Amino acid sequence: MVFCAIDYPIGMYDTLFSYLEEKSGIHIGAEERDFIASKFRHKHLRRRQYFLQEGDIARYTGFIVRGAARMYSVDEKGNEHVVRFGLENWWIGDQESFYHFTPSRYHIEMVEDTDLLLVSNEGLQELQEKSAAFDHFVKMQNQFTAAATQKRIHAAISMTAEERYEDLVKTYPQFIQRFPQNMIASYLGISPETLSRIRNGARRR
Amino acid sequence: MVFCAIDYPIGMYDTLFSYLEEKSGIHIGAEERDFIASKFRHKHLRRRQYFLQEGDIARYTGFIVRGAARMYSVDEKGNEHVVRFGLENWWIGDQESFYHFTPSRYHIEMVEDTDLLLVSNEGLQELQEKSAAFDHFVKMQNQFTAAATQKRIHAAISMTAEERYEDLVKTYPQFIQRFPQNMIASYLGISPETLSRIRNGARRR
DNA sequence: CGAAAATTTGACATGACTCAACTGGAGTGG
DNA sequence: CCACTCCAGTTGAGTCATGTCAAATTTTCG
Repeated sequence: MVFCAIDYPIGMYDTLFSYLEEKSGIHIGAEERDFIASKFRHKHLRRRQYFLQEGDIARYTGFIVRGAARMYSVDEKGNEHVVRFGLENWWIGDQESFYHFTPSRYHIEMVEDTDLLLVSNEGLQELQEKSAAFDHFVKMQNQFTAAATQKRIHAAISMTAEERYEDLVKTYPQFIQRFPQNMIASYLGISPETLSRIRNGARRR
Repeated sequence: MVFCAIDYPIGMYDTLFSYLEEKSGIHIGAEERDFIASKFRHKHLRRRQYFLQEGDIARYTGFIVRGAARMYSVDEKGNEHVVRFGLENWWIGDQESFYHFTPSRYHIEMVEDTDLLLVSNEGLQELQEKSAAFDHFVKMQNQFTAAATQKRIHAAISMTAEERYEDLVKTYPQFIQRFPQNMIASYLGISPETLSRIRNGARRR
């Protein structure tokens, strides 16, 4: 018999808490845990299901407990361009739409069956105001993201397709394992054919 | 007679304050102003002078009161790649080095004579802890930056050189006016020759 | 198993780069 | 004030990387 008012598997939130503690470097007590958990809600999405579609307003930002997702845009010619990937312990969502309540330019689709913890804009604000650990965590997160995107810009403007691929293999080997090759190509900004040739050329050497 | 312990032209800080008020949407009182000002120090740099060089640790982040700067990296072949530009009311600095105390991979050079307001890592932390306006402002700033860099990544991987140039002209016309063409080319990730051809081709149409 | 999607391969087209030569200003020193 | 240099920008020619289109092959998944 269990005194648990919340109808979700405990493991889901444990993933979030250990992640928060690790990233913020601050221990989170039982009470704070309850508070944090109360601001999130659980959502399960299957492969191919969408968390967000172009034109939607991103009401929630999601923490990925298990699974994989991609965020992409579609240009006038109908080509898809992967802007970000998301895996376990990553956040996924269109920040711009989420913070400014504007229609999103992006789609977010699950690439595997995925468990998400969702938090609304108001929820996130409350969390930052009332939980020092959470506030600190969000700041760290933003710094990390800023550094990573800066690096990606640098890669995009200064490296050849092959160099970019090698760099991705080194930096995010998980991506290569979890996402199909055409999505990797799109993420790198090259055609699937070119990526195929790069991989085969590289193998031979 | 004036009770002013600080030996700087008032105008410098006024630029910062009106910027902070506008961005944070919060009014800043006299006392808070003094506190904020006390955490910054003024620095003037001439055209061609450096704010940061590769290998340095970025002890300060700078707010540009007047002037223009570029942040760039140098690859193994000795080619320069402009990662960011900075103009009035922009912040300039290597965030990664600034927050993690790691040697920077970038150079920051003034493109015009420039007035900067510098703040250290500790100074910034104090400001965020003690000034609600400042804290809110930094958060807004990070969101804005994240959205902008995301957009730039998208541009780099999905658009042709010409489209990227047209996009830049629309989004940041100031850049075209204030930075020489070879730096613009570097920012766009194309050769100066290609940019020259794009411009002349476009003019003809 | 069978349909649909992903990947590979080939042939060809093209955008962008490199190298080199030329042009035109901006700055400098005689 | 002119001659000279230096650097940014332009232009041309040739090359290379990458894209496009089409077909063949393999993998995935219902």
